[in-house]
Amino acid sequence: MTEAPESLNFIEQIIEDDLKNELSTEQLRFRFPPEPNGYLHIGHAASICLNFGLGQKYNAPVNLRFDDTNPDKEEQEYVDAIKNDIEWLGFKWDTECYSSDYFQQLYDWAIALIKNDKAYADGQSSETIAEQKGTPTTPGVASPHRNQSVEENLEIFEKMKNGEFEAGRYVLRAKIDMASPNMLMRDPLLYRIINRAHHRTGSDWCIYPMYDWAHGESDYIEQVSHSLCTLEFKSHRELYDWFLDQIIDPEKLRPKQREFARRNLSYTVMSKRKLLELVQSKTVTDWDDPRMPTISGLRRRGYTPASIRKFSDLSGISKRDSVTDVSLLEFCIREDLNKTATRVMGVLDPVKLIITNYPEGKVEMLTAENNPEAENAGTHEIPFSRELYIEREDFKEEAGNKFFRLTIGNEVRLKSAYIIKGESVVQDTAGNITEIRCTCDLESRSGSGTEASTRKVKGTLHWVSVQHAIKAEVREYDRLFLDEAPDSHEDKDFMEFINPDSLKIIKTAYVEPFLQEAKLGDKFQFQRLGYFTLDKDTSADHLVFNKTVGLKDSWAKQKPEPAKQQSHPQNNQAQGQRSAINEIQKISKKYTNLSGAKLEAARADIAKLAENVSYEELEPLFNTAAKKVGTRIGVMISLGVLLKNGLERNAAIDAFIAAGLEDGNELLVAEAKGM
RNA sequence: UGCCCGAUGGUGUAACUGGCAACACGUCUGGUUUUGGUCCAGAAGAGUCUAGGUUCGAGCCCUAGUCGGGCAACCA
Repeated sequence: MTEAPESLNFIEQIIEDDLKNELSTEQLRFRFPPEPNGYLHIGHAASICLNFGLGQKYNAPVNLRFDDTNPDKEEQEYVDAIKNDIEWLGFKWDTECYSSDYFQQLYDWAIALIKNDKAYADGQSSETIAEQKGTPTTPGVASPHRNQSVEENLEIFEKMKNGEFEAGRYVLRAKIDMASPNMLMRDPLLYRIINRAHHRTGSDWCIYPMYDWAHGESDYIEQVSHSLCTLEFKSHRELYDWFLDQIIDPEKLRPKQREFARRNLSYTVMSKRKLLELVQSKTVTDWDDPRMPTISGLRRRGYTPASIRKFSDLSGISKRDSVTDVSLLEFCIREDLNKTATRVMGVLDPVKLIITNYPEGKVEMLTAENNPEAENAGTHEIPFSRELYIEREDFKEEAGNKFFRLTIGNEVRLKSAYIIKGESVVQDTAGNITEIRCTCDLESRSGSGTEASTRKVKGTLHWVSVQHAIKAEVREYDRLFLDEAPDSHEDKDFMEFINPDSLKIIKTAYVEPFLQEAKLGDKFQFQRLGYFTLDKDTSADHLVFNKTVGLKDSWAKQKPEPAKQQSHPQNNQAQGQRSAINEIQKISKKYTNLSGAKLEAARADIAKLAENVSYEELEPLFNTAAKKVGTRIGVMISLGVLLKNGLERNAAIDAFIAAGLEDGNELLVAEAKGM
């Protein structure tokens, strides 16, 4: 099983390397360190799956540590939500920790720093301190407090802790290097005064440690071996290490910070600030709005933990910024739900269908498979009668033979029921179809085993019986933004790209009676439509379904009508309008792989295309690298055509031909000789 | 202007650490199918940002450049 050389991501590489050197497997420990100031989103899922996945892979503990050092922003509500989301994703943490648990230890270490003349209290305003920091290209200047005596620093810090100052009066700073090229090393803040109750420590403290001071030391206290964070913390690593140097006991494990790229998803935003803006501006209903990329939003939308884990797995881990296409997420949820969701029928845009030769008043209970993908999923019954609802879109009076659905005079199958044939329509005064009349082949009932029942017909429709149907509300969602990367535009605010049609509410859809029993969290496939889940807004007499994702629909692509925004319009265009010179380059690339007739054909194609190429287009390609022989040959052939058509020789041309004659490739030499 | 990252098909990642650029999604074609789904078979699409260099051999190593990202919160 371990036969195939499994490929490791760069984090796993680092761990493997450490394991080969000084570290033992037992020492491995990870942590997921959220700040409880917002809800978790799909980007966090990457970090969660990475850390907890590593824990599972190496059988190592993973702590859940709340980075709660700023009582201005953090709340218990978020702590609870975060824990809930992680558990829902299917992960178990070893110890639930809080940075605030270490406030005393952090304070004691700060005292030690002061005593070692490595920290000082600064009484300047935040503006002054910022000014003194300098800029990335100019060094900072020292604070006048930088060389205060240890005693004075100790005294001020003591008073800070005792609440003798108003907020902002003093800060404690590390004494490092005001000229460092790394701005973070220019005497960073360790503590600030915040007169506000903390969600866990209450009013015990009025000084709170900054992230950099708290984070690495918390890792050290917990003996975390690998502290993994996102790339924007890369430059914090130097400070992380400096702080560790000040307090480390060489007998103990030294945590290592490593950084990976955060994950972006197309057509959405991922920062907590922006998600909060969506909530506060009422663009969405709440953090768990099914359009939100939050874990809670995805859950409500109908995503499963397995699908999100799979998505993280497939997305991989790296150090370059990227935007993963939502289509991958959608693939993951379809794949999971296809195997597990119960098949049912529901009609979202109903039109009445009357089966004229089916007895009035008769009701048959038909049998429907719960899931053709799962052997033992069983069946359930569906009532069938003379009057049904079908999808308005599934009928056209007349259509071409690419239309597999119901038309006048054509036969289709009603899923799990009979084969019917369209006969006529009833219209209202405005010409809208109010009723479709059809006849049914009474011998063709599904599963009856008759010859008629196994007849092949081109299409199959879903339906519900009018008198048995249950009304339900259905909510369909589309991407929240119209732009692939809404927050990547310098000149435009992400809110400008909001998709006005991201929510479509269908007040009265009709679903089969089986769904009366649906429970919160149940997953269904409404056949031919997509995957749906019951929403929490459901009440006893009012079912509400969220559409998780539609089925893949290759029919929708056939229809020219929906001018839906294409994912990569500019690229498609570029490919569509490939110029002759580009075409030549493309053919040339693989020229040296060809032989015989294919080679001849390629040469002829290039020569033909060259008729439409100007010298101005061709000349830059004379510089093509020697190793790209194919391209040079293509250029040589094209040049031959241009010369034949009367192009005058010049120095650049002569040099290119001469270089061709010198080349090691026979084909190129032959072309050059022919000049 | 300084420092630090990064660059491989449309997208996201691989390439056993210098040896025929692979996988997944997406796209297209055909087959199966009582879901225009699933499943099956196949195809197209990348000389690995550019230019040099080292090497028998470079996506990988070296040099220079280009482009993209990050860094000057009493946020994390």
